[in-house]
Amino acid sequence: MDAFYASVELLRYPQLKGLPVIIGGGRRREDDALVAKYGGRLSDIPVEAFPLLRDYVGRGVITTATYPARQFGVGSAMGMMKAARLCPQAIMLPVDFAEYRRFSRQFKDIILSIAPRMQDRGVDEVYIDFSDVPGGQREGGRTLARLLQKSIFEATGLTCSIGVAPNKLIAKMASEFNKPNGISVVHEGDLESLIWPLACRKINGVGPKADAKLQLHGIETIGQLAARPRDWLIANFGRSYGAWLHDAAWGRDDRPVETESEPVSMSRETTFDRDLHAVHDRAELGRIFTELCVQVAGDLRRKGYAGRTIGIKLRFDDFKIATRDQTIDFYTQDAAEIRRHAGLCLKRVPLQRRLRLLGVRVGNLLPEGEVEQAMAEMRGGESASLF
DNA sequence: TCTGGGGTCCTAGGACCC
DNA sequence: TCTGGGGTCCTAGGACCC
Repeated sequence: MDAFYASVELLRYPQLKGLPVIIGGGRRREDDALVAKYGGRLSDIPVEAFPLLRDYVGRGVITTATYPARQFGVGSAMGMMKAARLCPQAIMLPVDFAEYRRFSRQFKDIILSIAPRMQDRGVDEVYIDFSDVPGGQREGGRTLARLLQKSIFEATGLTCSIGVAPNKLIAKMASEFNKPNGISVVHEGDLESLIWPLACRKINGVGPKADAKLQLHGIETIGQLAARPRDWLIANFGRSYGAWLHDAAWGRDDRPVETESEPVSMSRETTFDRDLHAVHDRAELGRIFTELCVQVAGDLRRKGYAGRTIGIKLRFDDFKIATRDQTIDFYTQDAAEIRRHAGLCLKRVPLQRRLRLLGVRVGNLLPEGEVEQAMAEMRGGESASLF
């Protein structure tokens, strides 16, 4: 989906179309009061009533920027303070995940009704298997891509960009070629002309660390990566990652489109308004800690899961991260139980530095309905192995 | 450039078991 | 007495993604 969060916001506030808008940070505006003041509809709120990025003080990053804002160099994951320097006049809206999830559900349902083999990749992205969709091969997939775009736009008013290719790796890169509202079809034979000129960083799975290391070896483009012998990549990047890099550069990827998956963990974390000290801010920290446990427990219960690995995550004022976890011998979704074990985890971390972030995680998840059987197997494990 | 929140997967060492 | 080989699970950290 193109600039998904921002595009959803523009549906509510069409008066902001064409303006630089960023999503992130800040509290929710008092829409009700503004609506009452300006005549009853969100779309009646005048542009001048929206807060500007230049007036923002606080922590946080941009989650999404509209295309007009991107022209100023503002992009996702950028710190708010830097963004404010680049584009102080940008209008700033707070994130509203509930609303984005609603639209996410909507566009995915439309895709599923047309092409049922779909893999979720977060709120705003999916992989779709065209193979068995009637007409899915017409014009190399372009016809179906157009139908998907049209259906999604008619139902939601949102645009998306689609890459069609023989596998997920190439399709993902292709989807970036023609944004926004674009389609690009990449065939096997286009590897050299369309993929090899791209920077290695464009490969989904090559992040900042791997890219920096590749550059140290003089490897900038995917073509240069493809030119390195497989053995050389394995020697320098490890057996697994090296081989994967080689395959990726040659456009090889045989991962199927996974239509279902079970969650592995659920977590809640929060960055404080100011750095907190374990002793000095004990009460506040304790309150937040308990609240996070209550939230995770709520998530587990709502989604019908229980877990047996409970862990915490700390980010210190120097941005170093520490994690601790503990696996218990039963499955839980209970806030007090989670709080107790998370508390024991916390005791194992040295707490000299101030804390910036605290998180609580429950892993080793199982659907509620399978817990009983799993427990029975755990108890009966030894005697069963005798046979 | 003072840098969110929710995830997944991988690695590597150690405990433990057969 | 100084010594095996295979396997699983747990823990901590880190890379990466949306």
